[in-house]
Amino acid sequence: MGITERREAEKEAVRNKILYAAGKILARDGYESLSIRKIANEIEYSPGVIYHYFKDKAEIIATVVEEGYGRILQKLREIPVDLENPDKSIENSMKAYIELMLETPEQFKAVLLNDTVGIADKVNMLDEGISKERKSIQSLCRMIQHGIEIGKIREMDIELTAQIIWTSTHGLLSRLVLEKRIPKEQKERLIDHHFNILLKGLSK
Amino acid sequence: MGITERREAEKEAVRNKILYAAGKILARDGYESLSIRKIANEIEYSPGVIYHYFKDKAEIIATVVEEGYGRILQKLREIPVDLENPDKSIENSMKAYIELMLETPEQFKAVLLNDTVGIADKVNMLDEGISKERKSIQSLCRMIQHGIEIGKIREMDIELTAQIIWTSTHGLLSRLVLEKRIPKEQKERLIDHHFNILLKGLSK
Amino acid sequence: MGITERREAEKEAVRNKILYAAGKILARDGYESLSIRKIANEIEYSPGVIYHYFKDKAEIIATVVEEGYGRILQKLREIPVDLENPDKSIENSMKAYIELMLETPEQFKAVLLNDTVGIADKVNMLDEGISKERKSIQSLCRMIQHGIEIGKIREMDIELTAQIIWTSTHGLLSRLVLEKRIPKEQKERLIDHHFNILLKGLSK
Amino acid sequence: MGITERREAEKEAVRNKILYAAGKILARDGYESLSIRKIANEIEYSPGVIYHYFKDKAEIIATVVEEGYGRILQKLREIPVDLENPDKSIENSMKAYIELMLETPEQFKAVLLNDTVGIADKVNMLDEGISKERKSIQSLCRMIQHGIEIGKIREMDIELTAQIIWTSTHGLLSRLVLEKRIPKEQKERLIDHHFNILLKGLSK
DNA sequence: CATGAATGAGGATTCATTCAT
DNA sequence: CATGAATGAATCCTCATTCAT
Repeated sequence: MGITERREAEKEAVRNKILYAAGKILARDGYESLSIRKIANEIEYSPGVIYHYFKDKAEIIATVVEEGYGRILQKLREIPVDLENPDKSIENSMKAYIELMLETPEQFKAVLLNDTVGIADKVNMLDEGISKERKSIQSLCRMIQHGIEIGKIREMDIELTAQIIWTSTHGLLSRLVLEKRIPKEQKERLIDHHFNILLKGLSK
Repeated sequence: MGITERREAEKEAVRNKILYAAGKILARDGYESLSIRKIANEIEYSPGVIYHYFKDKAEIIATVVEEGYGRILQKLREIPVDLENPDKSIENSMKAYIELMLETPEQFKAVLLNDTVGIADKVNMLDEGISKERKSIQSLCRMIQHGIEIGKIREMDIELTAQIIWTSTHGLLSRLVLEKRIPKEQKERLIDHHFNILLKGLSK
Repeated sequence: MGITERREAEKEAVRNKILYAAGKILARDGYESLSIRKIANEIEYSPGVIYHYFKDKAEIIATVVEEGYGRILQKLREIPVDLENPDKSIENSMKAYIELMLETPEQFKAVLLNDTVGIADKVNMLDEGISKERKSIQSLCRMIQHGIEIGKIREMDIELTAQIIWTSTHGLLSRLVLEKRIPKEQKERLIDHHFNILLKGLSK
Repeated sequence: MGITERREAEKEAVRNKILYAAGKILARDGYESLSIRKIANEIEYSPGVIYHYFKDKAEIIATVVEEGYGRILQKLREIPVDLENPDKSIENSMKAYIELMLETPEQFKAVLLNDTVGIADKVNMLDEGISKERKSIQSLCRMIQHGIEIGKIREMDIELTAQIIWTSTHGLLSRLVLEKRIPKEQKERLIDHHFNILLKGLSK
């Protein structure tokens, strides 16, 4: 490894430290109490150094969110699709999504309940035509379409349907995250009942 | 009215002023920029006086949220129930809820996307047996039960169903609030499609 | 003295302390190194307290400047005018002005060599019609007019003449302030020669 | 060109880049916002490198000022002198000076309203005997002397007269620079009136 | 009951400068 | 000769809270 490479690597390392620390604080204390000072403290550097790696606080948060959410969506894409049972596939995907999010609830809050300009823009889902941009919605659309084709799902506007599947699941998820004390069994009952109603709602 | 009574009343008056001002700031500037000093400014009292009426900032917010949300639920209860069409009644109630919330999005965010301890507890909906506590859920439950009785809604756990109706609607609503730029037509399409799927999901 | 009065007085006292400290720092270290922290240090209060008395740094500076410059102009107005010799009166006034300024050179710099918006506006002198606003220019104008009337000053646009008397004197003054090491005798020779040329320039 | 020579030349080149960049920032953003990092950014070198060529920030500024002002004076010297009309020559030179300065007001401020030790020393004009050092004053002195000889200017101390011509013009100029909003016509009226009075003040 | 001055900690940023590489 | 990461102090300002009056 040459000198420049090691430099490069070290630089990357600090950058990642910052992002990791930011993510950690986000997860531990929530969005509101994420501060440059706290990050600097966490990584045991001086506050100023952070500005070598990021333009400002917003850029840090944006990066954390983007990478964090990206990682989740990545995992989501890896879920195998069962072409014979598109309705089951939808349920499985969304259930996987719920489980992933419940594992890192603070990230979920930081990303999906966040009202900061520039963050909300990165996870928007309700625009008309969004299915062309968001791969996750795209994938949902494909399942729905396939479901319609093989007669398991009734005929409906595909994108709108994908959006409603997502928003309704998002609603359950966000309450599960915010109402921390729900016992596991109740969680499961709610999730099951959610998909019970949702899939019936999609069916012929 | 005796002296002590007037004292009581005056005390109550200032307390309400504080809550009203806090709610106003919340609705105008959002949760993050609500500060004791701004409240004091708004009511034209000194900052110190606020601590006569409330232990700390958290208590103010908790109270505002509680009362604010209560008012919303109150309005909700005033919506007439059409016993012949419980499914329509459900749709109407929830649509009214959406509209009320879209009118005061900052309050919605402050209340329902808020993760502060003590606030989330006041709007929780997912506990088992919650229908005995929350009148709003109770009312939803009655509609569902009636729907089941007259055969318009399939047989399901009533409370769970009410919770899912609420969480799924909440999911759509929260995204509508956070994704600010959605055009009116798209909003309406989403809302309509949401109830299209939801009601089908409830039906026999 | 009642309680409220003493309160009032104490408040005024701190306010004045702040202004005095600001003036002192301005005079000692110059405009660029005036900071809220330094003021707070100087008055031995915490930095935050300053914001009870002034909206922000700009307001402090504006007040210091206004009061400081105002005091100078006040003194200027107290200089007796010799109606028989308006040219001598002009010289005396402007000489007095020079002397006053040379006593507090840092204030002069802070006020008259300052480029901050909001400060420059308070000492502007070149606008057409300014003689209606600035009493100091007004007074100069009166002397000129009188000089014209009794034939000691040639006929010229009065306001423009006042402005040039002021700018040219200001030019000498500003260099005297910035070139610190000029010996007293040289200073006097320059000042005398300045008025020698200036008054000849005004004469018939 | 040998290696050492090229090295010399390259070194000189970077040095000049730094000075050029500093001048540019000075002229664009003003004195207060000139920072080492901005210079480094501008020349696309690292901040550290600047300290190879200059001891500190002050040295850079001093050099920029010196060279910048020198360039202005250079241009001034190129203005042709009309020996028949030394008074007109004085007016033309000083008017040219005003115009040059009004073209780059930030430089003017940085140089001539600057109170930093080491800068003021480089543009001083008021010392006795300065005409032997400053070519610009020297040139002014020659015109005055010639004017006296041919009877167009009354007999006066030549150097002092040159200094007053310069300070009075400088006074007008500095206010024109600081009072930004003066309309063009008013500017011209002021400048004309300034020379009207000044030249009359010099005449027999 | 009410005041409002005061604190002390914390917020984001920017800076000149140093120094190991 | 040049890098650029790192520092530490400084910038202005806002905040919740306390407490003597």
